[in-house]
Amino acid sequence: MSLLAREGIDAVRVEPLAERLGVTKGSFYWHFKDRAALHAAMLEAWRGVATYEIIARLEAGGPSAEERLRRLIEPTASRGKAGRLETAIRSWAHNDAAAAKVVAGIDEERIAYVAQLLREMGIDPETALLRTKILYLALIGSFFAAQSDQLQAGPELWKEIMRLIK
Amino acid sequence: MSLLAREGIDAVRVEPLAERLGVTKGSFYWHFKDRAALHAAMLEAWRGVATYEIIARLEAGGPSAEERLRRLIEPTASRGKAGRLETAIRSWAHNDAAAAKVVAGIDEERIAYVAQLLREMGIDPETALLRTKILYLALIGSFFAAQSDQLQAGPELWKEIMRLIK
DNA sequence: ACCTGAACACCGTTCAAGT
DNA sequence: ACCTGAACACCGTTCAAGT
Repeated sequence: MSLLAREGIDAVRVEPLAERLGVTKGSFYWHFKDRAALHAAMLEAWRGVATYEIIARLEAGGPSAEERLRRLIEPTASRGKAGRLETAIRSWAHNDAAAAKVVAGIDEERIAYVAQLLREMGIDPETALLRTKILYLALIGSFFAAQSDQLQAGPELWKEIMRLIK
Repeated sequence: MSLLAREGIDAVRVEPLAERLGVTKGSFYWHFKDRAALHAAMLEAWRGVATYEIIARLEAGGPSAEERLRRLIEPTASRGKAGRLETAIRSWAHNDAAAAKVVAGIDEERIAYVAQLLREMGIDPETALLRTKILYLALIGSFFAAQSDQLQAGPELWKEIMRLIK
């Protein structure tokens, strides 16, 4: 998984992996049918933690809906270990239907959760869903936008989003 | 370039390319130093059209700033040929510093252009820049978000963004 | 100026054989 | 139950040789 996060799915190869573990590459095929099967297993592993992880981060923000929201958009989101992994998987999803499906599931769960927060803040359901999508799209965008000074998604940016949304 | 758009940079390989062109793979090395040099040339080709292309699309929207803005966020943006190519390059940029640099340059030019549109709409410069970034991040996000019904960035979504921004 | 053909290295995959 | 070793295919790269 750390290899995926650092260098993308195409770097997750059988021979380098085997070498790193001090075994021959032949032994890999005892554990997995082939390289694709390893990739599929990694996808499942990520599915298992991705939703849980982001919701846990929000709930650590305390009981108020607004405070939780602020956690979602902490600018560390795209930089940390989890952020690197998530962008790697989204890049992967762009060329792989199985990965795309898992990402779609995660997106739906997260959006449902965040939309509920907005409803708790007194926004009507329809607008809450639209604004959740805006927020979420900007968040994903910040994962993929250039890490330049120009587009740096700094605190003022997220403050402005919050101001517009609530 | 169409191979890059359809299957990502890792599918842009010497041997399949040579076969497709009906020559031996050895001849490739007359035209390019190596595979990396081909990739670099592709990046330059994209740099040459990316800004021009998006600004041309906007200007086709007529003289009013607001009407131009609407063009930017036409939902076809992420689906068309250019959209596929752009997402492929952003995925690539995630694992490649050279690609990341070109993407950063493109982002800066586009943001400067769109921020100017917002200023023309009477928004003060600082807020215009912030809101341009929000709009732009959401746009990039829509390129990478799951193509599920749930997160479909439909017309109402962009209408809501316009409502919030102007 | 451009291409071929052969060689070598790297890695995915298979499989018979080992412990 | 897990691993090795050898074999083969695919592709990147080099280079001497051809036209």
